[in-house]
Amino acid sequence: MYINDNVINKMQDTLKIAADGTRLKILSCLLNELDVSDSHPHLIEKCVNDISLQIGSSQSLVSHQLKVLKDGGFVKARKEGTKIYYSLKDEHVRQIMQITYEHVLEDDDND
Amino acid sequence: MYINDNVINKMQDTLKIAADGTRLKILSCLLNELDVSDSHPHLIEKCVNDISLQIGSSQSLVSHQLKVLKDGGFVKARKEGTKIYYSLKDEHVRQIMQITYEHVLEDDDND
DNA sequence: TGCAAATATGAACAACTATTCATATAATAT
DNA sequence: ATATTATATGAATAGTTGTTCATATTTGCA
Repeated sequence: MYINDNVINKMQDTLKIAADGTRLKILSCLLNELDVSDSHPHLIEKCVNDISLQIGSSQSLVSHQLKVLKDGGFVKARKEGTKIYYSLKDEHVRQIMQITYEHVLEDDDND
Repeated sequence: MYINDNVINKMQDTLKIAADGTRLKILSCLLNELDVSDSHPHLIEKCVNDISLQIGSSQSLVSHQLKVLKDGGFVKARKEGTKIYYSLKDEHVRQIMQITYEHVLEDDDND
């Protein structure tokens, strides 16, 4: 892992995208209902309105944040009629959330 | 991975701490010089001034950010005379950086 | 063409935060 | 005691960003 300033900046940008409650809810919403014991988990696709309802945030906010997630390479979109289905883009997103999740659980023990 | 609002907030806090260039430099500075092929990597300890010099940021800034990292459970401190040696606290920090690193490298291929 | 549903967008504001500067504290040695 | 080294702290500021509100765009359908 050789880290120069350019890499630091990109890592910062990537982590900034993940470091937001609304975006984390969107991501967890898109990775829920996955069978973690399945070694080839199938893709969860949800449209903007579904996500909005499930996480309890406004349509506008969800749309704004989905754009951030999409520009950052966290999710991808598929158009079908008037709806646009979003899903997680790659495995790294899952991994970042998984490890962060484990980290906060471990901290609970020390509180 | 059951994620409620309380967990989301803690994940947000954790990721926010990582999502900063100066703090990433400090962390990478503390995990450099590790032999990645070593299954039991030894601890790297560095004092504030060393870190300040190595990453090219002021002593004050490094001290401020080390406090953030310490409060967030990313690093720990050991006092020895007038110097205070900082080191990475747990393996999750390494993992978050490793996966984020891989994520930004993968994105380079798509640019 | 007109209407409804789904999503995106732009402006505006409030809240947060990274950095700098000056200063304070703590430990050590002379 | 005084000086020096190492680190921490507090205030102030400038830049960033999450959210809301209003509105625009796009698609499908009667």
